[in-house]
Amino acid sequence: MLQQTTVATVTAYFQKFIDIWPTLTDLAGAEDDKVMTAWAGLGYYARARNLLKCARIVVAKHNGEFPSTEEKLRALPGIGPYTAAAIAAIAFDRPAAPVDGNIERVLARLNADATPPPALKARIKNTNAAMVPHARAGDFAQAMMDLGATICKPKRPNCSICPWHAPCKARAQDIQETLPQRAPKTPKPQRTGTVFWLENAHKDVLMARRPDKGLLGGMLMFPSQGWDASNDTRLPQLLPDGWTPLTGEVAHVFTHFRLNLNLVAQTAPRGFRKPSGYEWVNPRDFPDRALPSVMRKVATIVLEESPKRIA
DNA sequence: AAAACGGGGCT
DNA sequence: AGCCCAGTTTT
Repeated sequence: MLQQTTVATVTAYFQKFIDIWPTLTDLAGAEDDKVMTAWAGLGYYARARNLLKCARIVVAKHNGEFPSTEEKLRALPGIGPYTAAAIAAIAFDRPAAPVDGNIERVLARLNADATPPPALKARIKNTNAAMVPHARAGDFAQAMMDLGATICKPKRPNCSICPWHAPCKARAQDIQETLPQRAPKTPKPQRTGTVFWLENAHKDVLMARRPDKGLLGGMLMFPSQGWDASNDTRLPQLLPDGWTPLTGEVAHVFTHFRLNLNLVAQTAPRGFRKPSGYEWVNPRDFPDRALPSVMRKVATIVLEESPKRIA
């Protein structure tokens, strides 16, 4: 959960997961959709699918116990170099050297290492490995992560209270804020699309399940067109007429593009039958379904604009 | 090596 | 309006 996501954002999700699935076996036995629903809003949905796959593999092939070596951990879905080293060090007290964003920043500054990414990661890994103590490697890793999170911050690091004030080469040259070097940011293209809000007589709304792979994989969406070429739905072709535009729009920012969505709505005409691959979902159930944030934004706008639609 | 992959908290 | 987050997988 914490991969590329702040503790502040994760905490509530972590608690919810632990409440619903207290043990690894519980999680391994969960339905896919229940896990996606619990993950909804956290983003990077491949993590949720990988977490579930991982739990099932550990239960089925490792007797329900996580392996303790980096190599075997690394082989599990969703566990990359960082997580494998972090589990080995923190859970099994192995002398592993995880490198997250915090540790990369702390050590790049400590050594005034101006290597640009992605080569920096490998250099820091070596630097870190040479520093890892034989005992309590997990505490060492967590101490460095906390140092990075609370003192050696990306902006305005609080060098005056830093325990590594004296040996820090970046501070000595007053270049700490320039390190680590960052990849040049690429501009985000703007995409535009249309969302089709179709209600039936029960005020249920037509939704579709996205394929497991790719953007918002495994999540529910309203039929839409124009912004996600590989996953355009068939609804607008099936029902080309009768759509009423709404005044509200939805703006959303993804990792690699910005999205503006226009909204249109209608009540399903007499004789309309739900095509295969779609399902009717009542808005009162939205909180308990796997809607990603962008689709929750859509629902909020439509329901606010048309109060009568609320069941 | 580079791109894909979300969303929110904080400045 | 950016920056960045306890990165991994796919291309």
